[in-house]
Amino acid sequence: MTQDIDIYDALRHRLIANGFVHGAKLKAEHLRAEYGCSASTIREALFRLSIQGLVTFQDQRGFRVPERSKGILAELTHMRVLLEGEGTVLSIRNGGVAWEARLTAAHHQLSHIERRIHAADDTGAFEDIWFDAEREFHETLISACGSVTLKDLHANVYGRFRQQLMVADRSFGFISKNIEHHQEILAAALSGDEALTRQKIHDHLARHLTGETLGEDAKL
Amino acid sequence: MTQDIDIYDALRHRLIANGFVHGAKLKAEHLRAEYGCSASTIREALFRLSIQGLVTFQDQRGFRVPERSKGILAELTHMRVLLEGEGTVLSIRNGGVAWEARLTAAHHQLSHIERRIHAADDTGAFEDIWFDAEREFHETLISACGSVTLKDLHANVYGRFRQQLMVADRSFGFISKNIEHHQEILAAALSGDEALTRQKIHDHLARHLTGETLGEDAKL
DNA sequence: TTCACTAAAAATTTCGAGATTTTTGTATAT
DNA sequence: ATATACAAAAATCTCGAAATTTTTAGTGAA
Repeated sequence: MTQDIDIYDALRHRLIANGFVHGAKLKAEHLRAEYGCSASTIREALFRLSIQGLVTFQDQRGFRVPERSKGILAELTHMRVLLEGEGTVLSIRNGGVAWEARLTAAHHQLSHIERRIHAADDTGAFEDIWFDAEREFHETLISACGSVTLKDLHANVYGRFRQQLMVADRSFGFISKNIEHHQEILAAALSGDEALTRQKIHDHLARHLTGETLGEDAKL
Repeated sequence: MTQDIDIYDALRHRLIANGFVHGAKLKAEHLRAEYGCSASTIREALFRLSIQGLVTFQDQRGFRVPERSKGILAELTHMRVLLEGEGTVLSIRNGGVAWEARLTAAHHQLSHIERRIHAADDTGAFEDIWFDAEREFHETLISACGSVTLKDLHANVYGRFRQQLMVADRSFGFISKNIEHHQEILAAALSGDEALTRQKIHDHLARHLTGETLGEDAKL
């Protein structure tokens, strides 16, 4: 296994887990020491991450951690509603029983975790597995849409959306409503009601749609 | 000016102008000789192009020119309909007179070129300026949507769409219909009729939607 | 033939040093 | 004080060689 894969994954995880200051420059020469490799290798990893949209690149001025703001989160949410709505509707039409089975399974897994979180005192340990299960559910929604392009765009948007989530959002205060939301999305999708499914996906994400252009971090 | 910018632009133009075999590997060591620089510089340029989606990158197996197929073109068209429809509707709501003026100007420019092409015998010389004018018109449509994210996604999709166009599509046999289409999109947008605008954008792009992979696109 | 294994070739990736560009800091003039 | 110009520092980008990995070609066994 290449060392670069490790560095790519390490940087990726840190970027999504908000282990960098938002808007900060990512200087290859500095990160080099921290990760024990050459600056070029860091540079490579950063290019790959910028393909995923997790870092931004500008000619002659290097890489940066994307800014975080309510406005950006709202924009990404808007794109999620658009892409997940479209992808799910197409999955309803093309997915057949196999897709319904996969979706039901993904929901079962997610709802199991969400109920455990709902009952737990310390939610910190669930963070990673919940994120994975939630991602799996939403990816399964669009998995039978028949468009690689749509799925790729969604993966990009979803990753950046995740990156924008505030720490406050990770305390699972919303989990009770989320259990309902996911249940309703599943039911709507299985019923074949396209308009209702779009609506439920929108409602699920709606709390992120109320963005001003500037967030809590007042940057420069 | 850096040499890399030249190489980036050169490769970009060649990729969009279909100067490579689709699906072919892009080997830095080979392109190096052709462009008179080191393999690393080529590699850099290819990473930047993969951010734009104009080349694909896979770990440990380098870069490739995206495959070309009716199915991929249909998928990209579908995304254009979705993103341009949404962006234009938002522009109608938020753009105001300034946006209407910019859109009218962009359309005037485009329609001037299209009428010249329609009248001309040799259309080859118009290719580049038409592509630029058409891009400008469609970017102006969504320019007042208020979402950087939407515009970035659209730029990515639009570039790949352009890359997918067959040479046959460049003989401007469609130009007569296109003049009408653009006129109708403009009129619908200026009238403020959101549903009609979406419809006209869809109709304009519909001839690319007949791929084998994807069925009818999902309607709101 | 077909499959598995190995060796050689070719391609990708890493590396650090040097070249270029941007950024920062300081002095000077308005 | 604000702005401009210049020099120093720091960062980005380029390069070619070396290390690693993948791909190709060839050999032998079932």
